[in-house]
Amino acid sequence: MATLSDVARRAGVSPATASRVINGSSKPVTDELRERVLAAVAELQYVPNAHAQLLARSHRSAVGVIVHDVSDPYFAEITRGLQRVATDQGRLLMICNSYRDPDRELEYVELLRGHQVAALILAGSGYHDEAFTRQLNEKLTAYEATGGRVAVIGRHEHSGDAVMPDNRTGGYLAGRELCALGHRAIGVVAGPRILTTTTDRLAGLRQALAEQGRELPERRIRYAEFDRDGGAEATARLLDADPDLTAIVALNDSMAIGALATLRTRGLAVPQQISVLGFDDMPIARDVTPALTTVRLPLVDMGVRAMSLVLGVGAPTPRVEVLPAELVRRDTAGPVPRSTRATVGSAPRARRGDAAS
Amino acid sequence: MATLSDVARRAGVSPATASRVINGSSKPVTDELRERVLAAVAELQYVPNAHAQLLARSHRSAVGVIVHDVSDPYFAEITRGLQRVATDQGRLLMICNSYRDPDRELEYVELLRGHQVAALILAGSGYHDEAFTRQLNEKLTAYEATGGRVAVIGRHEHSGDAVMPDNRTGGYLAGRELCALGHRAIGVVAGPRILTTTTDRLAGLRQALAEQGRELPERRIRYAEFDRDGGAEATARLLDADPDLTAIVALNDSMAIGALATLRTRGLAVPQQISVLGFDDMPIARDVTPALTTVRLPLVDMGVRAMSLVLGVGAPTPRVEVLPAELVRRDTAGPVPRSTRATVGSAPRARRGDAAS
DNA sequence: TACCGCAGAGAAAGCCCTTTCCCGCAGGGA
DNA sequence: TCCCTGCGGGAAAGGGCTTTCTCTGCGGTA
Repeated sequence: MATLSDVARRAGVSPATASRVINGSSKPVTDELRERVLAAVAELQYVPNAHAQLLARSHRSAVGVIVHDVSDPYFAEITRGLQRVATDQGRLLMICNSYRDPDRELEYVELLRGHQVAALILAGSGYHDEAFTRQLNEKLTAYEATGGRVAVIGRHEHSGDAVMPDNRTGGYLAGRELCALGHRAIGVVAGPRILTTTTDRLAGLRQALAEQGRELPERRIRYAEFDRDGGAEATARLLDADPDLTAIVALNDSMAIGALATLRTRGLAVPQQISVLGFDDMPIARDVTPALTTVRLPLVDMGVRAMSLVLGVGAPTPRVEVLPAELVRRDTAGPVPRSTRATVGSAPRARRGDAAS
Repeated sequence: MATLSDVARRAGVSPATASRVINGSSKPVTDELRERVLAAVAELQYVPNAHAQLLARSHRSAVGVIVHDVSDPYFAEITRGLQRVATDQGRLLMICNSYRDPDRELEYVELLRGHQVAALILAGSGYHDEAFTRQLNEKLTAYEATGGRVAVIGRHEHSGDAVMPDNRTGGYLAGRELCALGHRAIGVVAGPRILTTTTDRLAGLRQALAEQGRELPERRIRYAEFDRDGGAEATARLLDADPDLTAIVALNDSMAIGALATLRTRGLAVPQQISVLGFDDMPIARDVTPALTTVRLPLVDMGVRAMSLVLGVGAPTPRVEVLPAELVRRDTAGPVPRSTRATVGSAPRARRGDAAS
């Protein structure tokens, strides 16, 4: 691999001059030498060793990002926002997938620190796990102590800059919509209960029901992986236990799509027999049939904000930006079916199989 | 930021010893010193500078990957395969999105070379662009000359290791299926014509039609972006020009989903009035309604193979692995509608609007 | 003519680590 | 007693680059 001194030797100049030409330094170099250096670079196909450069330079430029999985549309959208700002500022992004494994998350913080990133963005749900949270905070604090900037997306027990989707209000909107449509037997297909995202969305849902003097019993909730298959499976379990459900809230769109698949398999018409609500409004939501009624989160914008926070000037007080959730009405949520409405308040009548409620 | 010598000083040992302890060197260190070093590391929250390590060590470990867009399901699946093997081997992946921009692709080759990756994987379609291809090959050759390994996924005019999805046969299978179902008025929603993926799939399609003594005129093809919106738009244009189409082949699943959206908007029933075929079999294909009939490519496996090639021992002759395509019959392709079948061979009768054919 | 200042180039000091080489010492064999 | 061996540790040489500092030679001023 050709090095800078190879280039310098070939051009008949010192490494210092070669470096200046290659990096467009402000120090003037005569045109003749410049030409010679450039020629040598081309001939040798020279590419500077990025690690040596990073070592020699003082300022760090790359930004580290930890997401659960970039190929999950939720994070893909956020990442798009992050990228947009980063590219504008000429920053390189290092993106790591934690696959929702706390240990891996911790490791990646170290790794990125080791790679001398200028800033760190945690773009995943927080965990209800004190030991983990403490460890994470220790590492982040240590990192910040050395001048690193940190921002989190979502609720973490971290006391720095943060952008927070309003999950709770989102859950509330979903609940209110379903109540307005007359649903009473509402099942929830939830993500892992250890995630703050799950619990926040649930809390909002509960609040909406509470306003109607009702509650959401645990038996109407099934926790599963936050993906399509998790949603399909949780929906099946929910239906097995409680065939009289008239609505299902999935705590993200991937799960909602899984739910739709299960309902299709079981021959339940959406929304005529049963309504489905998603969450996030990922791009595919409008393309499933029927198109998914869901709660929109400004995902791209969340990424934009987080990156801006971290690359902007540091504020003395940590900044927390809450981004609003919004209900998007499409075709999967409808009024409660007539047959069921008639039985509201009386003993539930099983539509098929045994009622387990 | 704490450095190794900080640790060494605090532990009262030399940097050499500290390094040995931290890296688990084979050289023995007494337990006492080991303890002291470890304690110092913990107290200082020391993390080795990855760039310094890479500079000091001789062997390069990371692998560079250039894809069009990780968040596109096609590449997400391939990446999953790449990751699997890389993780097994303890390799770090650097993934770059070129967004189908040849210049960016070239830049990323340089960038990754600068980052001293041990190998490079190009996981996107090739381009029909001689100037670009030449430049790319120059860069790759230069890289290989310095000991780097290269593998491409898809057809590139690069003479090294490659894994090739059998796009042509895939196109052929799609065409044959449609012919078997009696379709004659077949429209194609194609990706950018500059991509080899597009032309290969088209070629297969043409071959299938040719076997029936028919051909695929250019006016039945619309080229657009290889994504959902491209598919939607191309389908609209196709339908405007030729309302009598009984089948549409989309050259990837994202476009097929866009096509489905347009057809839904126009009130055309799939597959009763018009059939749709996709390509790739990305995960979402089974979740749209009706479920997408498509040509499956072993995407994950393609990633696995490519990474194995590049991390395995170098073979004297470049290895090319062709991975087979396979038709997956679901619900979007059906027999030609009766009304249309009756008019085959005679002057086409417009079903709605003006026939432009 | 003597001196100053400055432009343009090079020498060399890091940046932080790994690893080879070397040294001192203790134990064992002759 | 002397020498050799082997072990645990440190000194120091890179690895490839940037950047400060230093030097040379030239044109311009007093």
